[in-house]
Amino acid sequence: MPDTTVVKNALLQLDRLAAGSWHLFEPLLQEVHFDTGDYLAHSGRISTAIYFITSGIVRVFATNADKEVSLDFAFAGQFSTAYASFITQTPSAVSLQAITPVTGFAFYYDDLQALYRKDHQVERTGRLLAEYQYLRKYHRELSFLQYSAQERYLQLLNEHPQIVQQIPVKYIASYLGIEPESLSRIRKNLK
Amino acid sequence: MPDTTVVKNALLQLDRLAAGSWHLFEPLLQEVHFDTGDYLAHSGRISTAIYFITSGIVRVFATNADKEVSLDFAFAGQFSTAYASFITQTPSAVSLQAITPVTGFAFYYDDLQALYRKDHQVERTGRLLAEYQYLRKYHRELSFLQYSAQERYLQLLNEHPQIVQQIPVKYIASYLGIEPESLSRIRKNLK
DNA sequence: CGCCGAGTTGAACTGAATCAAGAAACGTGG
DNA sequence: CCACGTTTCTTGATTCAGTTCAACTCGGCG
Repeated sequence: MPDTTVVKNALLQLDRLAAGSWHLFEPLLQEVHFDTGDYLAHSGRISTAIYFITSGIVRVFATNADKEVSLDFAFAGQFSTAYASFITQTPSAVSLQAITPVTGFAFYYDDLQALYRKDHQVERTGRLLAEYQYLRKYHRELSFLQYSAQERYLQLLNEHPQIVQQIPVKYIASYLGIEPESLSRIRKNLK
Repeated sequence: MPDTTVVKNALLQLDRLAAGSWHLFEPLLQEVHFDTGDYLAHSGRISTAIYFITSGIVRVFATNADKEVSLDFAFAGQFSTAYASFITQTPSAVSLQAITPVTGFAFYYDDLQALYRKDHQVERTGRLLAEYQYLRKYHRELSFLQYSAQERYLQLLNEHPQIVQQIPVKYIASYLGIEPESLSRIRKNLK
């Protein structure tokens, strides 16, 4: 039996009252494993799972013509999903890919919806998760509107050092909305 | 007694099941009015209300050093709030300002939280509202990462024509992440 | 050992910012 | 309803941050 404690702790961090409904939630978790390069979600398809990562790194990205942009990264202890597709049940604009071997737990749309209906506390946890996802995007919006590329990089270094330390430069660059060459020059400038 | 039907319809659009809990929700609504230039929320202060706009236009913006950037606009029939501050109950990075005379309804943090606890269906509506707010920010993120200033303007023209038609150029420019001069040239180019 | 993708560096170019000035629109008071 | 001052929008000239294209280095892996 896999150890789901880490998932429980993550939910409690969203809402300490989540403990009361954990017994409903836990049986729905499916242990998953992905090799480097595997896709957890595909653009153009409807995403039916939210993943909780227990080891490895996942990248969320969108492809447009010949360009690819990174929107997010998930590490051990975090949730990762094509959230827009998951909540709307429409085809996703983004893909999720394991950039290292990844282990985690999946829970699925239909299960979660049933639980939302059944249990007020789970619904509450779902609301808090949605609010949390909102906050992440809101901070990014402020960052793009207010700061230069170099300032955004410094902010990233400060607030998400694990991204800078563990993710290839080309992905960090597109996450910041710039080209790898520009990020290389920014880093050189700061030394 | 003010006509709150428009608020009810907006909630039903989020979730048609919301009708069942409308009787809990309605008594909490407070009719509000703001003159042009009035603030509905101040940066640095904790935001305690969500507004539903019944007439007029609200602008959401952040000030940084001497620059001011617009994050959002709300028209009649829409909700408007310093959402990040509202859900975290921490000081807001953004302000809300009426850019025309505004009428609407307010409902307050404590009332809403009490209702979340009391009623599963309201909790559900709160989740759907949070998911909707997420989707708005996500689309904006994709827009910034994938498109040039001109493309973002064309997208705005296409998806939110009322913004282009009714909002001063200087605010639209900062919403797109560019200077008014640049937007002026983009528009000239397109003629 | 040689290949290959990732990262860096250089040079030329470009989209957007900045600074400055003029034109148009707007509100206010006479 | 017009005249005035103020703000907003536009246009032009210049500068600058970031892109593009190309060449070179480095480290991992067959």
